[in-house]
Amino acid sequence: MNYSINETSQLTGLSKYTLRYYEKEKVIPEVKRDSRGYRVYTEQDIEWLTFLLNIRQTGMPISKIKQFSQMRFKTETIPARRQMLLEHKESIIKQEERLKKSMVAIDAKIKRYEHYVQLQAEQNP
Amino acid sequence: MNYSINETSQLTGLSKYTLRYYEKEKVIPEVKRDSRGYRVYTEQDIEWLTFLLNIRQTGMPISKIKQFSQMRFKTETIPARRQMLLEHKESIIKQEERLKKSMVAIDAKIKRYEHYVQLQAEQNP
DNA sequence: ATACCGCTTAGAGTGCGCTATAATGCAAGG
DNA sequence: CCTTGCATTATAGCGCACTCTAAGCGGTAT
Repeated sequence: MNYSINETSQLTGLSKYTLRYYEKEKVIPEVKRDSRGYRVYTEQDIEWLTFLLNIRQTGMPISKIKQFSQMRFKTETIPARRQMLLEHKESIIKQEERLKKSMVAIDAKIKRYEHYVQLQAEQNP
Repeated sequence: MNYSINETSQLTGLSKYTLRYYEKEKVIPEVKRDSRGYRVYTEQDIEWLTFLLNIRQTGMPISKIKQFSQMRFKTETIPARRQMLLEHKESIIKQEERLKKSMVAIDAKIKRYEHYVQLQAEQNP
C-alpha cells in the first residue's frame, strides 16, 4: 500500500513540513515520486519512520538518527546499527532512572505541601 | 552556609551563565549580594535550585518553572504549587510509558539484527 | 478559460535554552 | 601603584528541531 504525504503525516504524527525536512536533511532516504512529482510513501517507509520516531521521542538527536537511517539498505552495517541501538538502550535506562529520582523528590514535596495544608486546617477548625 | 556563584555552579551542575540567566529571567528569586555586588547563594537557594533542576531535567519548560518558582515565598500558593507538581507527575508517568514502549521496539529490532547475523554465520560456517 | 487545490522547492524565520562577548569594576597581592 | 583575577552588566550569538512563506506547477471543477 502507498501513501501520500498527507496520509503519512496523519499515520506518523509528523507534520508535512517535518517529513520534507527529514528527507532534505537525509534523515530518511529519498522517497519515491508519482508522475506529478508528488511523494509516495510505501508501507516500509511508514514502518521505518515509525521506528525512527520511537528513538527520536526517547531523545536520540537528529544527527545520530541520520547516521543510523543512512545505513538502512546495507546489510553489512547491521553490527553497527545494533551497537547504536544498544547505546541508545543505555540512554533510555539512564532516563528511566532520572525520572524515578525526580518522582521521589516531587512526591516528597507534594507530601510537605499536604502536611502544611493539614496543619493549617487544624489550627483553624 | 553561603556560596559563591562558582561554588553554586559546581554544586548544582548549572553553568555560571545559566545561574545569571535564571535570575535575570526570574526563574529564581533575586539572590543576595555581598559588599562588592557579588552573588551570595544560601543553603536554601541551593536546595531550591536542586529541586527546580529535578523538574527541569524531567521536561518541565522554563516558563512553567518560572511560574512555580515565583510562588516560592507565598504560603497561600501551596495548593497551586501542589497542583502543578501533580500535573508534572502525570507527565513523568507518560514519559516512563514512552520509554518502555520505545524499549520494546528497540529490543525487537536488536533481536532481528542478531537473528540475521546468526543466519549469516550458519551459511558461512 | 480561469479559478482552485494540493503539491513542489529554496530559503527565511521561530522558540527554546542556554552560551559567549565586550566593557567595566573592585579589591587583594607583589 | 599596578597587575591579576574574579566578579558585574547588557547584549549578541548559537544549536537544535522544526515551521512557515513565497513562488510556481499540474490536474480537476465550473
